[in-house]
Amino acid sequence: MSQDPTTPSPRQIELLEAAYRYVLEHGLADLSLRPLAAAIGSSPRVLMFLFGNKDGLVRALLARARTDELAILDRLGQASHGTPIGLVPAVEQVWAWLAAEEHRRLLRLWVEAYAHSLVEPDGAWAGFARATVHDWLAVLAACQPPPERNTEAGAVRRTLALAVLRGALLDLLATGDRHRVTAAVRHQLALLPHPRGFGEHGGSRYSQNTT
Amino acid sequence: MSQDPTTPSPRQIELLEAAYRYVLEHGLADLSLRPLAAAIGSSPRVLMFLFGNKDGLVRALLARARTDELAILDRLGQASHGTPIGLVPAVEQVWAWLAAEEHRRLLRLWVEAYAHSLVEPDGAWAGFARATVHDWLAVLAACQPPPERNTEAGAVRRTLALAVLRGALLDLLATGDRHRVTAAVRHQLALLPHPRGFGEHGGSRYSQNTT
DNA sequence: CCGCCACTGACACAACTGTTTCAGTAGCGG
DNA sequence: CCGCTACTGAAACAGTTGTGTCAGTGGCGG
Repeated sequence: MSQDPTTPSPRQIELLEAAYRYVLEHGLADLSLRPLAAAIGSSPRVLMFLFGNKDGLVRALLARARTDELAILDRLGQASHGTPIGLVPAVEQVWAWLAAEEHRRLLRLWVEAYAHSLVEPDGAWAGFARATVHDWLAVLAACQPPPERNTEAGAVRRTLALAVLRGALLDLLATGDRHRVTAAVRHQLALLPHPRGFGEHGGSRYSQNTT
Repeated sequence: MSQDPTTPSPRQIELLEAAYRYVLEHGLADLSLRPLAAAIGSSPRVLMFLFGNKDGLVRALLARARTDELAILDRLGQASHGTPIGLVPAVEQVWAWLAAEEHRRLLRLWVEAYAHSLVEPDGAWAGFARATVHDWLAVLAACQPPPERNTEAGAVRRTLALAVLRGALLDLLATGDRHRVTAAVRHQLALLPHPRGFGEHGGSRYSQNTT
């Protein structure tokens, strides 16, 4: 019966990994058990057995995608275990991750899940959008130095930083124009530290060079 | 046979309007003909007759949604028939429109279509995301004064403006926290005009008052 | 009244959906 | 060898999907 709370069986994580690869290519929205099972060399019967039902599968897949997302969040978190690295370097690093070619499909999947969760606030997608906003805001907050972190202005600034990152991501996923979008993010990085000298680190070296 | 290029029949636009209202509530992703037809007092047979097939219906619905979207774009365009209003006032006006409660469902639909078009670049959704990015960038460009409009820096600045608007929209749709997100957009508005005195209009009155 | 036209209802079709039932098979501790 | 657990294949279930077929409406110009 494949209990959720217990340790997943080796076969379960093996099939989940295969299904995850499949979903990265084909999307989650019109996922169907039979084509999926055929593609990963399994059967609908087995998927039902291991994940309970389709909802369980989708939930597991979303959790799996979240694992990849948490990788960079953890990296930022580790970096800020000493003194926080500041909002601007955090945005810079996150954008480098978002703009990387090899994360394109994952992020496309992320956008799909986000949109779906906005339309259908129940079921496996419940609260995905809200949760992910909260997660990222928390991480950005952890990157801010304490005096700024706790002010309302600090909350506004990390909200803005998140908005820039996600808006730029939307643009990049649609147009693929990495040059223009990255330049826009860099432009923002040059803008951000200025107003009232909140203790960001350096903030001068965000020139126009490509890549 | 319901020809596309010809003038749509009155019955067609009447049913399209009803279907549009239905879709604003239920989303486009898992739209099904029978429930839709039942809800708007019609039948799948009639929808097939008027729109050819489901793809035609979806295409018509996306075009209908685009009409609503073009409303604000036209308003900005009209305003810039004389001298362009500048990027900052444009962003301000667009955000007021995006943040309005009565546009929430339309924008949710927009995000859904955007995401779907990223995953499935064929069929009725083809190029929706790319087209919408291009449209908005063009409108923002029309709001910039000519000297800035044609520079590469100008292109970067409107890309950034669009990113902020869309990122903020994503946040707003997920959390509904209009106060925080609007403050973030306002913060950006205060930031934007500064670097190099490109001919924006006024740029001082973007305080913290709520609404 | 006739014939055309836009439009519609009822129904069937094949394909596909998630899910279930029944019957296994392989491995392994006792 | 027995029984247990983990896993699997084949088939069927009832429901929904988009679409096609056939036979109509009602109105309106000639």
